[in-house]
Amino acid sequence: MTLSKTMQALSDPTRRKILEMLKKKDMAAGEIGRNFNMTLPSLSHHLNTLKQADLVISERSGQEIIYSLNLSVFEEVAKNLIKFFKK
Amino acid sequence: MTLSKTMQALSDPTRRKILEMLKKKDMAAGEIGRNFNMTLPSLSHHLNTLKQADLVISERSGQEIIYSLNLSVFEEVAKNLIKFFKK
DNA sequence: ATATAATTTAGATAGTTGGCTAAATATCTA
DNA sequence: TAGATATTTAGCCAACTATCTAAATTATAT
Repeated sequence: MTLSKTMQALSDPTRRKILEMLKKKDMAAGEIGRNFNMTLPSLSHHLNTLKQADLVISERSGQEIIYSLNLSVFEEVAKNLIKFFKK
Repeated sequence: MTLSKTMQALSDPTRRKILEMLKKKDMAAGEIGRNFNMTLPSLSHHLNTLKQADLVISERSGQEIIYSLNLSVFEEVAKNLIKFFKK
């Protein structure tokens, strides 16, 4: 987990919105996609970026692939950011 | 102040290092530049990005232009981030 | 085995970013 | 006013990003 990758991932509004959704509940890629005006391949690319940044994890369940927050990393990032912003 | 702009600004290691330096003390552009292996125009571009994101402010003092943290925004960003990361 | 559904991968393209050099601007000093 | 110093602006280029369409992959159902 590098802060650069995390920040880069967080710099896109679509990706932040995805994370906000996953805070509420785990979701399949298609279900996430329905909330955006964007093709599924584009959405999939964003999901991959979030995965590369370790912010989310994914698991296949039948035909679907369920995405969820990677809570431990999410918390670690929060701590780093708070430290960074502490004057 | 938009979170996107802020995150985007923070996604670059050079810019984060500049902010870390400015946490310690206000500095002129050239002085900041001496800490990086990069031309001054490139550095100036990063400073401008930070300024556009409202993370720093600049003020001329004679021949120099002194950069400093925009503390109020810095604090506001911290709050937003904490809120974002609160599950 | 075939068709359907969910998702990802591949390949193309337009736009953005981060670096450079050269030129311009602003200030100070002689 | 001329020269030196500090910084920014302009213009260029290579690398990266976000999007798309089309094709491939994986799993379920008939």
